[in-house]
Amino acid sequence: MNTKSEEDYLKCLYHLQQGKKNVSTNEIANYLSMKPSSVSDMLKKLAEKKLVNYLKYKGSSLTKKGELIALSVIRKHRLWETFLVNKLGFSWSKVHNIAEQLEHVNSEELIDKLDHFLAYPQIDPHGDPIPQKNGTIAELNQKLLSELKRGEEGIITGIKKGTPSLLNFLDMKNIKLGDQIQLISILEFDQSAEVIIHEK
Amino acid sequence: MNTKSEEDYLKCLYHLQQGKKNVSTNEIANYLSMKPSSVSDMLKKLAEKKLVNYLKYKGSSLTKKGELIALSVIRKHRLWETFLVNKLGFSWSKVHNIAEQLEHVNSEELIDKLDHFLAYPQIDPHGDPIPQKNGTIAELNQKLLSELKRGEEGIITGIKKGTPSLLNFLDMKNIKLGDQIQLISILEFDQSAEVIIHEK
DNA sequence: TCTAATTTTTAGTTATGTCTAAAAAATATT
DNA sequence: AATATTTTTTAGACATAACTAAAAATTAGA
Repeated sequence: MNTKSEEDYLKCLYHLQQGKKNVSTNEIANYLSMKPSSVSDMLKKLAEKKLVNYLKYKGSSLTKKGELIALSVIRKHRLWETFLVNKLGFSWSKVHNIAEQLEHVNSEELIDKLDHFLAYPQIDPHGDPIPQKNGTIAELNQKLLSELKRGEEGIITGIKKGTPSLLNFLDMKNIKLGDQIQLISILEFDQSAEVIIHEK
Repeated sequence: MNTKSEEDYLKCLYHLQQGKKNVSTNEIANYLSMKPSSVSDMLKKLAEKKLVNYLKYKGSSLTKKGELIALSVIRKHRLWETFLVNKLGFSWSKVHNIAEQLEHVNSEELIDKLDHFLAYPQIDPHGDPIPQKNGTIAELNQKLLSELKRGEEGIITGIKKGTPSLLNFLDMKNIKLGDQIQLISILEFDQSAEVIIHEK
């Protein structure tokens, strides 16, 4: 078994690795709010366990084995978030911290039964895909709002950077996943976007 | 906040303290499968935090503050067990270890919402009372099977010593909480009891 | 009551996972 | 290409929570 700390590193590496070959020690330290020296230590340890490829001064990446563990932690995180929102009635803006704790609870049978109870959901309340038990994960056909052309419209399927204040703002405006959105214009001076949602 | 380890000690103390004034260091060590020296250290620490009354060589007991924390951990444990059995379909014999992990997840709102979701249950799947948010806990009118007289009957409301093998045995025989039980006789040679359940 | 046995505590060690400060390597600048 | 800057690693320290071994206090027995 892996410690909570190890799981946090693997998950972090998974998120930072998207699209690149290697992740730098500083990036990890920054993401986890830790000092680079602590990260070096842990990378060495994870490399010994064959969970990351680590070349001194050259950055690191997940091994296949490490990636599978990262995916299983992300799976647990997103299933618990789905439970918190769909069953307990939490607003999506509040579930992250709780899911950060629940994702480290260790019981395969628990996750299997939770998955069944939730009717095998494919995406979590933030619109992110839930990895399957075998580690496969759906690549969604998502575009950024900033990639839309004037007048184009789409369906909100996820929030790129889900800061608490942004999620709260969206909650307050009653903007949810599945809502239709149309881009009116992007204002030059601050790059903010004017959009139509709920006809407004 | 308290660490998982501290919470385990407080919970242990609560369970061992029933009916007595003080719990000995050895008892705690035995219950938690730890060495007495480790227990001494932790008791000193908990005493500093005003969670236990600790007199060197004289044993220890929970303070009011410590008792409230113990009860909140027990509340979480029993609510999660209820969830695992009633919602996820676990058998009562398998939920203990998982609940041992879930009980340390820290979020008051989570427990409030879970309590609501479960429709404010009063007893858990093993028949033990669930402490309320304010720390009150129902004293049940329970008798031990060995306290019954020949021919007397009652309803099973709990299992005193829920070892995994016993719980499995009861599962196999399809014996559940709420079942009616009648004592036929207690065999002299091994103190085992003959009973009638489901007319058998 | 005095010694023997038991219980409990203290002292010192270990592993985990963080930190700071300094050294070493890699990268950027002139 | 040589030096300056940045990044990363190493070395050593600290807190937590366990351990072993030895000392001290308590309890039991003769």
